[in-house]
Amino acid sequence: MAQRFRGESVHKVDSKGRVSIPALFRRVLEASDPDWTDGLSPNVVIVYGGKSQNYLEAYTQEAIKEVDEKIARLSRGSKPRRALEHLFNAQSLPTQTDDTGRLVLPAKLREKVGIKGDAKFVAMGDTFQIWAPDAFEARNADIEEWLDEHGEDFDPLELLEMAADTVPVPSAAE
Amino acid sequence: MAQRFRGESVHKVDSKGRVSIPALFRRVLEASDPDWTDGLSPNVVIVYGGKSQNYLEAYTQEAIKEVDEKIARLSRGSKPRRALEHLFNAQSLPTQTDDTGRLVLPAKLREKVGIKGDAKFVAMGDTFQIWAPDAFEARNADIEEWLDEHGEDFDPLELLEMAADTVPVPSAAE
DNA sequence: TCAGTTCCCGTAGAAACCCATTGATTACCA
DNA sequence: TGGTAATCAATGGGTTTCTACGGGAACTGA
Repeated sequence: MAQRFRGESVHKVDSKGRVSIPALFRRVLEASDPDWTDGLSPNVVIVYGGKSQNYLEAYTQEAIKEVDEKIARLSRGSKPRRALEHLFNAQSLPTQTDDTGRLVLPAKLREKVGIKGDAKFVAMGDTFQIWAPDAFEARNADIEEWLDEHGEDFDPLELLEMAADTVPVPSAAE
Repeated sequence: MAQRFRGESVHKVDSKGRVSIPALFRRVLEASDPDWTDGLSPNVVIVYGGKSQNYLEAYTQEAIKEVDEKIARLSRGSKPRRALEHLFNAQSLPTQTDDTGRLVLPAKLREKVGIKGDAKFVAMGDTFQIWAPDAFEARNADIEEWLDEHGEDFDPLELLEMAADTVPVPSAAE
């Protein structure tokens, strides 16, 4: 995994559905697109998912390739494979930024996730998410609450240690 | 595999059985047809299959070539080979788009899969499917239901991790 | 002859492209 | 070291191009 997305910010969505991508995110998209060279617009895949998903998830070329390869390893016709193919191949939109670094979100997608005048960009490692600001607040409150349940003096860093205990999957000869 | 199909959309089918192919799909068809050059109409193979198949599956030139080659590796006269030959050679229709990027679906095919006024196009990696919208909804409900069975806050991404654990299939000398 | 094709042409709306403005940040320079 | 220029990010708007779609006329093959 090359560069990672980091940070969050809010941008205006104009009447044509155009939104500026945070400049830092653009750099990552460019670096993660093998076809990209200076002056071009990097490719992005926007996954909008099924009924219950109320945000958009943007994948770099590298990230979506990794997903594709994982899907390809599942046996053809199996339930998990079909579900994932549907989610990532069908319920997604391949696109690229324009020359000023904006994405165009079609009306359909904006309606699906409730984006009106503003869109919230949130980094998620090798992808980033696009939310309607109020929907994000709600989800966020959810997480804070979950953290609170762990008690007063719980340090989130403990979660990191949990991750370290997990048996690492032997990477498939990369 | 060159370019992959991605996305889904619904298009009108007119009285002559003509349907516009999503523009993005056209680009993939063109890129995957070795005979195609600018200005020409790319070739497609529509597999309609047996009784139980209620959708059409469209193959690029590259994709159908791959299928043909796999079939050719099976021993002549064997049951599996005969079945596959029947499915892909007999129950299929080689065709191409017209100059405005439409396919013509003969009345027979439309009746077989129940397509009336609209057709739903769904990307499936190196092929795409054409459904009657209501039939697709039914199939789709099936998948969503299956996902729901995994419990409230199941994240489909966990399925991807299942894929990662799978022993990678040694790719057939590609 | 007559249904099903194929070819040609026409069009509204959407999407892509090009250009312009503002404000913030950084580079430069005497 | 204060001032000015250059740069870039975020945003807005107009214009052209393309897509999706419809209809008529010619064609074709049993």
